[in-house]
Amino acid sequence: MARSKATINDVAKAVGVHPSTVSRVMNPGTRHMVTAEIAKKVTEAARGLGYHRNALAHSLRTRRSSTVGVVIPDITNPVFPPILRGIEDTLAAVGYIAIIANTDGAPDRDAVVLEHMLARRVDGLILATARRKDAVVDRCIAEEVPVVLINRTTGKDSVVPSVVNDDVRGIGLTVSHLTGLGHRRIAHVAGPQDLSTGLERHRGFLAAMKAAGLKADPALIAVAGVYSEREGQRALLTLLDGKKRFTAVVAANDLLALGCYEALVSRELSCPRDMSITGFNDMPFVDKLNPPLTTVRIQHYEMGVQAAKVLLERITDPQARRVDLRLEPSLVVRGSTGRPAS
Amino acid sequence: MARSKATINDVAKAVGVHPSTVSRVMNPGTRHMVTAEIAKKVTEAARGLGYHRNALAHSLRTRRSSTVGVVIPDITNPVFPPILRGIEDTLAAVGYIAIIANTDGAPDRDAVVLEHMLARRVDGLILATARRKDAVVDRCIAEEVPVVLINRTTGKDSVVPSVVNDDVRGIGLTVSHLTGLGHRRIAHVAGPQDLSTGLERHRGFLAAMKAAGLKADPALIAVAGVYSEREGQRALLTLLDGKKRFTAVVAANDLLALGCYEALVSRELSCPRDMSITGFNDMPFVDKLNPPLTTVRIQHYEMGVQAAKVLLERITDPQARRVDLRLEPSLVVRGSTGRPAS
DNA sequence: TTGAAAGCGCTAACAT
DNA sequence: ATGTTAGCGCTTTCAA
Repeated sequence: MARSKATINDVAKAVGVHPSTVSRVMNPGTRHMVTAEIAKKVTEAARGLGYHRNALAHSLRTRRSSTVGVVIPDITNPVFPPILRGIEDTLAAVGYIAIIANTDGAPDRDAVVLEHMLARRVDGLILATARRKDAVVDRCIAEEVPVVLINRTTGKDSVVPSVVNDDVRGIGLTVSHLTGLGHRRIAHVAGPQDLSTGLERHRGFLAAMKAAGLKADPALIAVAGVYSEREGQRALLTLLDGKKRFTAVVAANDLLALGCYEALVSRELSCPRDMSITGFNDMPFVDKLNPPLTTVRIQHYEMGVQAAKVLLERITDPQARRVDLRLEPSLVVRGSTGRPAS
Repeated sequence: MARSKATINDVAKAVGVHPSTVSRVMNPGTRHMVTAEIAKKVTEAARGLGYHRNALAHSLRTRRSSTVGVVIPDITNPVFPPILRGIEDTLAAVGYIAIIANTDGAPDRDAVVLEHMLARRVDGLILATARRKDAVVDRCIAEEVPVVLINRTTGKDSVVPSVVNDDVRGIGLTVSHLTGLGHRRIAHVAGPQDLSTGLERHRGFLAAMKAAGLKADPALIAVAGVYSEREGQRALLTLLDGKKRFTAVVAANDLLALGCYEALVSRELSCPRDMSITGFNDMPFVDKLNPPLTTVRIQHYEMGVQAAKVLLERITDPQARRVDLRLEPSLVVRGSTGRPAS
């Protein structure tokens, strides 16, 4: 029964028409050029033979692969699945698919992956791996491949469209929340400063403190080298070992906040009694932590949706005006924040 | 500067040789057919022109797309990212890529997705969506597309290779652990019985109870319709409302176990003092729960690796003997299990 | 060892 | 409205 691979020619022969007629029928945009009667016969023959268009040949001929490349650091990082889902749902709706590559943040993997995607003639790329100075982005510009940056951006003067969370605002929400509870001495466990998220959240922290009429003491800021529980723990321990006292800590993401929990445990401090903690991202299950984590919720899925839309637009019209979407975050107040001990 | 799309012809012209010679150089398998000297000249010209092979044309000609389709229910379910990572790492090592589709377990989405993947001429498929009777699987067999089932299987008499966790053994570990702690009356919150995981874990529970010399009381088994926190909660509440008392509950997965936590809270019961609970999967962060969840760890990443390997083997040699890999689970004992209250 | 020619399956002028 | 023709970029016989 393995008639497996019926082609347009087989269908044409079966109906007794020319292959191009079949092509016209199979193609929504040209179907109107053909008699309804013949179209029906073709469609039926196609079904009968189990015909399915060879997307490879189609793409080769039309120079559109209906494929976009998505480059992320690591799919096991829980922020990415919802983003990817948003991307894939949006692409699938218009017959596009995504091919995904994990780079683990290694710039050399980056380059390899990019070449591979270019070889596959992706129509565009969504990059979640952008560093503030990024060779891959430059390469894409040179190759004139439509690109959208997601989650992170490169330098602010970029010509590349981006869809990111409003990190400055997000951190602002945590700081207002804490000052509202009465906190005055607030520490910050910052993320990597070579990533836009780490930098923006740091900036946002400084700005928010200033806006609240507080001074952000440099001695109360510790920078994590990577976003990890370990680094969060290390950072908070460093702060706790310092001379300055504080009653709350704003972590640059949930993983760092988790590390802060650990640090408190090892010092026999209780959260939120002795110390309030906030995270960023609202990862799955942080509502189940002990205590449940107060954190900033990001529109991950929506971020993916918007990025895909912007990219599709750019693919359709390369001249399209660049957009920089900044999605609105929201604060989710849970048990890890409370009034400071007087 | 947009020389964007150099072809094999451009390179040939630049060097003054025939396109087929360039092809031979670019292809590892045929490089030996050409003089080292010319090969070098070609390679240099190729680099100079920024040439990269058009994978589409290559695939069309060779009838190998070096692409495999991966069909999963939902990438935001935390068991899948590590599986996908295992698949992608393994495929990437041999120049293959994965295209992923989410079906949300909807059989009609299934069919659409499959056609789309066949149209893209995937060399093979990895299916994580198999129901016990599965039309997609049948279709693949008919189309003679290599397939591997992962995580779940269809009926046991399948002709399709599979890579799954040993669920019977996994549940056995939890039951032994509980009986070892002194539990005698153990309940089971079972998963959906139309999925192999739900069924196997249920069977495993019955077998393990029997092996321990205990009888599995039907009144102490509640079946969840889907794997969700809600259903877990509902199921345990049903059991708690029954007449039979019990001191421990074996949930068919972590999500269900989470629901059990909720159920206990609403009845003001304490875990593990009043009730021990076990999960299945060892999802991220269940070690941070209150109490940390005792659960069965599955080799997710390895599952992906093995599935990809089996599939690649089948692609290379369609006659390859069918294998059914059954990966070894392990028990992770944490705080949600303890001795029963006397 | 290299070149010539044909064709993978499809679509897009152009002709009828 | 349909057929003819050519070719997307590559590989692979076959010949030289």
